[in-house]
Amino acid sequence: MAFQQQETPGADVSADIHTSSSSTPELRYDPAEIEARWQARWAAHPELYAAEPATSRKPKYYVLEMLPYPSGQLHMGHVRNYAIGDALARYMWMQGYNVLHPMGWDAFGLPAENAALKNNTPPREWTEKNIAAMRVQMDRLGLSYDWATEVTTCLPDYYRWNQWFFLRMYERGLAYRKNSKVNWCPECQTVLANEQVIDGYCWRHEDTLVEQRELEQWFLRTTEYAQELLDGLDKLDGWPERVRTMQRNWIGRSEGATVGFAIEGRSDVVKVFTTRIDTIYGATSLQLAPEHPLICAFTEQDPELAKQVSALIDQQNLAREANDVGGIEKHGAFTGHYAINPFTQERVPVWAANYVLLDYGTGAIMSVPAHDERDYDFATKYGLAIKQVIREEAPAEMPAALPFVSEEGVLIDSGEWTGLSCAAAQQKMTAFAKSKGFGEATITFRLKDWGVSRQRYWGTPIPMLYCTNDGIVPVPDDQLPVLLPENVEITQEGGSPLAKLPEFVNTTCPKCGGPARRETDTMDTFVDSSWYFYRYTSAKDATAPFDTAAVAYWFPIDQYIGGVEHAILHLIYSRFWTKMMRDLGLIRNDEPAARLFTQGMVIKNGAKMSKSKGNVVSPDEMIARYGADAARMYALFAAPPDRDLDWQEDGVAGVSRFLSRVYRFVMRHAASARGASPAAELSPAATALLRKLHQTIRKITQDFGGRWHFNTSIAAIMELVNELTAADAAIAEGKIPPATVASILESLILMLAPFAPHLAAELWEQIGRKGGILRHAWPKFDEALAREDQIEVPVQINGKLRGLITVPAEASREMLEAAARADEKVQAALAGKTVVKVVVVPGKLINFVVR
RNA sequence: GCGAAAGUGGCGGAAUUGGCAGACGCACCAGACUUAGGAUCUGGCGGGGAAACCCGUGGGGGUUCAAGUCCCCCCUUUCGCACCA
Repeated sequence: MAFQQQETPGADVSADIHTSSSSTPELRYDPAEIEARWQARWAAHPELYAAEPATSRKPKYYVLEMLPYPSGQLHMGHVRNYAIGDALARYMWMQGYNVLHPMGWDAFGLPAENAALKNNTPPREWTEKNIAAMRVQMDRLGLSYDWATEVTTCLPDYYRWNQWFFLRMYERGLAYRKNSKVNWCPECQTVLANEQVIDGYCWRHEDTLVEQRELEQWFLRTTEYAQELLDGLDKLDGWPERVRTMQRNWIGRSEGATVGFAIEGRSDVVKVFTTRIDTIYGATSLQLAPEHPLICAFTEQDPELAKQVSALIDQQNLAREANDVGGIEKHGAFTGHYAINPFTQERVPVWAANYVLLDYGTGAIMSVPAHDERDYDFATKYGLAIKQVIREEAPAEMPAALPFVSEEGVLIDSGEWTGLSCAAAQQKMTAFAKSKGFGEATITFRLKDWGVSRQRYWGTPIPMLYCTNDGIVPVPDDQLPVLLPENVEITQEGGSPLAKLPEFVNTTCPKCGGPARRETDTMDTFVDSSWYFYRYTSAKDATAPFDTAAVAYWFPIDQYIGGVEHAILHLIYSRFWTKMMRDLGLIRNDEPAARLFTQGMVIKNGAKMSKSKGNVVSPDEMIARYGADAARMYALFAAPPDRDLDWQEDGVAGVSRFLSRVYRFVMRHAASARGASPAAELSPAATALLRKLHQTIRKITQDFGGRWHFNTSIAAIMELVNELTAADAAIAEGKIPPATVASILESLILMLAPFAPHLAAELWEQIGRKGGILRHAWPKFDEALAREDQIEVPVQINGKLRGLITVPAEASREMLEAAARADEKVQAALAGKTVVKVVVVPGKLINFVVR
């Protein structure tokens, strides 16, 4: 098979480069020339970066970087992301793995429509142009993607499977339709995703407040998997703790009980959710969300109340728009109605309150001012009763001021439950409520179902029909894909243009053959990115979303790399999608990615690079000035990959200088290395160089396997090169055997390969290596060669450095102490003092404790 | 308010287990060289001091022969979440 060959075919290196004799002036490192030449060679041999099929016996390694939105321009965040992934992929190839390293395009989304409006270009044309431009940029970076598996989410080949999955979910009740509130930008005339609402304002119109609108929407039942999504986090130990915590908070599991309060004089029962049923004897009012159905019923009969409640709703909306729901000033309105506490039979007033959320729990709470800070604030403000029902076991410790929120107490004034601990009371009172039929144990999640309808054009059509006879009817599988019509006029009026296309909207019902209308909403683009990485394993499959055998081989993803900004949305949706597909019987893995790495942001002048701040650095410009190798290597060198990176152009220049030094050094000695024969005996200078070499190999190998601190890996290579160039004259004079030089050059170039692939490929040939470097084995380090025989050991007196002694690495405690005492400086410092204690740590230090 | 991460020279950052603080790079300074190049090479570069030495990892305490690293308290920054009942 083509991709298994070791030779790099099509070698056509221009001859003028390495035929220059040593008398000619020193060659200059010309990254533009080298990189263009190698990129052309790689482009001619795409099989170099192709994975072997899933039948391969080799251990597999799936390295994945998050796919970009084709905006038309790579930014430095991309460069950093891809530099990390590319280094890893190349390293794993060199370690002998079968590597899958794919790339694709998250190609649906609003920017294409905006661009269409602005430039009068069809979204597809704009998107395709951008993909082409970014592809060129990626190639100029020398990234090792297997383009045969490219996935573009806006192609019918791909999005038809979005529709297919949607139908499968519909069949299982995982996709459903309901009325719901959505973000609406009056300027765009469209629904916005939550992430497109920035501090209450539209992301496109910075001074347009987003409104809430009620619309019929399609939802995916992510809550079905809430518990599993939560439990799964415990097993994802290859994910950053930070991301796991964020997801746990987002899922927001809360254990408690629902309790029904009957409304006096009516047949209604208000259900409240509480985590503290043990405090129910202290409940002195009910607080309902202003949009609670019961409040709506009350306001219909009470215009004065309606006015007050509508003010509460306004306050909530304002707070939501200002993105400060937490900071809202508490207000409420007494409804004039009372409810009966099912435990005490007491009458409690029913209020509407602006701090109660309709969409969490039951949208209603029992207010226990003595034991909840919020309820306390509210009760004091409106003069509601405060009744304490829990006492701490050590009453002396009890704070004088309410609220007293502890859960470490005993119930008081709570009827038959008095004297129980809070924990015991919670259990027993819940059981009691259940036995009496007015309550039950409830687990509430903050996670909500995923609203996937978008009133936009550039997305996957939702494959549903509305028939006057049959109601909601799914599009049959054999009619997929429901193609997104093209040549559509996109206007400022907003809403989906699909609704204005009779030829799209009007169709026939597959059930009754009568007239039916198509759903004109499209799917959220997060649907596209929820499973794209499965498609990479069999991107051209026309009969299924992916080949299950290929997925079984490649999954889970061994290493997923991307920005932490996707910690919640994309990474929860993907996990949900994986579990859903598993339950369809398509895959066996429970989680998409075994390991996740979240890289830091790219910063310039103290702020995240962004157009609005005007501190964007263009990758093209960096490549033009310093070369792709320098730009990539700088992205890895300037900071550990998980931390924010401060982009400093002088730093790129520094890396470029380093690569230039490597180039010139290797070129100076390439000729002699080419004809080298093994050396009989090594000089001390040669041994020292070999030692440094093996220490460097060890360090970088460990960095790849461990902390991924490529900044120190690259620093180690720089140290090695510093030692090598210092030995330049010795090498030229033949004091270092050519065979040693050859093996040092070889390892040096191999170590550079993951970070500076163009230069490494070039130098690899320059030292006479014929086979491609990409699949050449990573150098092995020899512990014996890496070991120092003489080491410098610090000598301290009372913990302060007073001298350095050079001793054999294996020196015993006695030898160390003797050597230390023999040292002039130490002797001087010890003179006239009494040594109370000597601490000797072999290989580390000696410390004399003196008086 | 809650949670997480971080705070080290002029700057980016080193210092897996407590053991020479400042690797590597940038900037800067001095010198060499000249095929004046976005050069290159050599040396210097935490602060104070002539030196011996002293002081230095956000601040204050502590443990230890020894603390950037461990413990306690506090400050600052960044990022999440935020009336979640």
